[in-house]
Amino acid sequence: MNPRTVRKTRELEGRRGDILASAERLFSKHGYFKTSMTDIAEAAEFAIGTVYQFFKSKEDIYISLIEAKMEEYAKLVEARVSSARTATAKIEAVIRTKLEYFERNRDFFRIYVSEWAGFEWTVKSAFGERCWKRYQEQLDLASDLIRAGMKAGEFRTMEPTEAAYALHGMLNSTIYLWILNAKPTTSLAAKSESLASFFFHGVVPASRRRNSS
Amino acid sequence: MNPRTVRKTRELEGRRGDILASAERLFSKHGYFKTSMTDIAEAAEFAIGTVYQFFKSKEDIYISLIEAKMEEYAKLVEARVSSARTATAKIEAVIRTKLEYFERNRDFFRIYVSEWAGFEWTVKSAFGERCWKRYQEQLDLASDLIRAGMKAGEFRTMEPTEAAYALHGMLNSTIYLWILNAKPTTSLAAKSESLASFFFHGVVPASRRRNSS
DNA sequence: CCCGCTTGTGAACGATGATTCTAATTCATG
DNA sequence: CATGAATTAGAATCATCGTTCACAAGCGGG
Repeated sequence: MNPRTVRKTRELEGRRGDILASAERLFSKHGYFKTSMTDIAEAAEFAIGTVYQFFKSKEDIYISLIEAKMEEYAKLVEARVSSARTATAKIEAVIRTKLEYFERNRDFFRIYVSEWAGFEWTVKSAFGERCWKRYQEQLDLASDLIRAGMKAGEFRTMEPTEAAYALHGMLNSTIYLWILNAKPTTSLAAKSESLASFFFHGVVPASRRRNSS
Repeated sequence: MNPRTVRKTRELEGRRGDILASAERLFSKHGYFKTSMTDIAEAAEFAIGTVYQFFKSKEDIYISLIEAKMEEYAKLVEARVSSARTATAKIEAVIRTKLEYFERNRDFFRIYVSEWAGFEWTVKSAFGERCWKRYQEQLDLASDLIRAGMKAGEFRTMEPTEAAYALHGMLNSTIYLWILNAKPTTSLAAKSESLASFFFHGVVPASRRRNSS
């Protein structure tokens, strides 16, 4: 009876995962409000009632989805960052990891970024509490790294929070551009170096450095 | 009769403007889908029917709103940019203008950025055609400036499109941060110089420049 | 003071879509 | 097989909201 139960559980988890996967695709394509429970149920090849067996509401699906992905992403970043030594290397790890992760999770990026922009409906309701915090953690991580880099003399003096926002904004835009153009030929992660170099040195060539404000 | 008609027309324009203003506030606070026509009508102190006298649909309000603001913004940027000489100065103008404009139009920023994030949904349909184009124009303007700067030797060689996206992403993030923190004490436009300098020179101090990739 | 035209009103309509509920089905167990 | 518990199904429910429409009020000219 125990092994049976185990298999049952695994199957249920699987169904739950299927629903989440379908929802991810749909939310990504049409957005939260234009995706109906019927759509999700159909995509997952279940009846509506069944979907409600696994999630108590549409919002619950949405939140579970983001929660899971954010968790996964945060874990990944943390691992990569902690295995780098200098502040510079850690920032490079943040950049590379973000690009790699969203290269593999385009659908999620659309949800992620529209959540970011989504003052929309987000920052309120149960969602904001946990998930907004998680997003904030990413920003804080970057701020801390930049602050550390400043202390170590690797970076010049500046407002770490602002630099962190600028960094993530820049990455988001780049990912966005890449997804829009949707050329499967070029890899997104391949842009890591050029972005890191932009973040570290800007657009002005070294030879000109003294001339500008 | 003519002066009468004129006054009448002005009054109508005024009412139209009132509705747009109310809608802007509401869309900004709750998002497109969570704002109902009833809400808009109430906020503007009209009956629903009256609102439909001025706009043929909810979407029409939304589009008119964005269209008008984008137009205004584009005009402003164009004027400022064309009165600057060097590529560097033109980019500085883009930065300063964007910060100033959104400092004065916070509500619109929320709509603007959630439109940006809404890849194709939010409202889609007629919107995309005109307004997405307008957004794209801003990106193209920046790309062109960067390309010109490269040719003039002011900037180092890089992909202009990517740099343009990075620039705007960085600005969006910064504006976002400023709006969130909502401290009316500090001016957003005041960050222009520091952002420009970040865009031009990055975070690494000049003395260290040779050490990094 | 009245007629007719423009503008304002909000109840009523119709569509959509989240959620619920009960009947059908599956499936382990005796 | 028979039984009953667990699971699936999808029609029915209920609420919301965009839009329309028949009517009322305001107003200018006769």
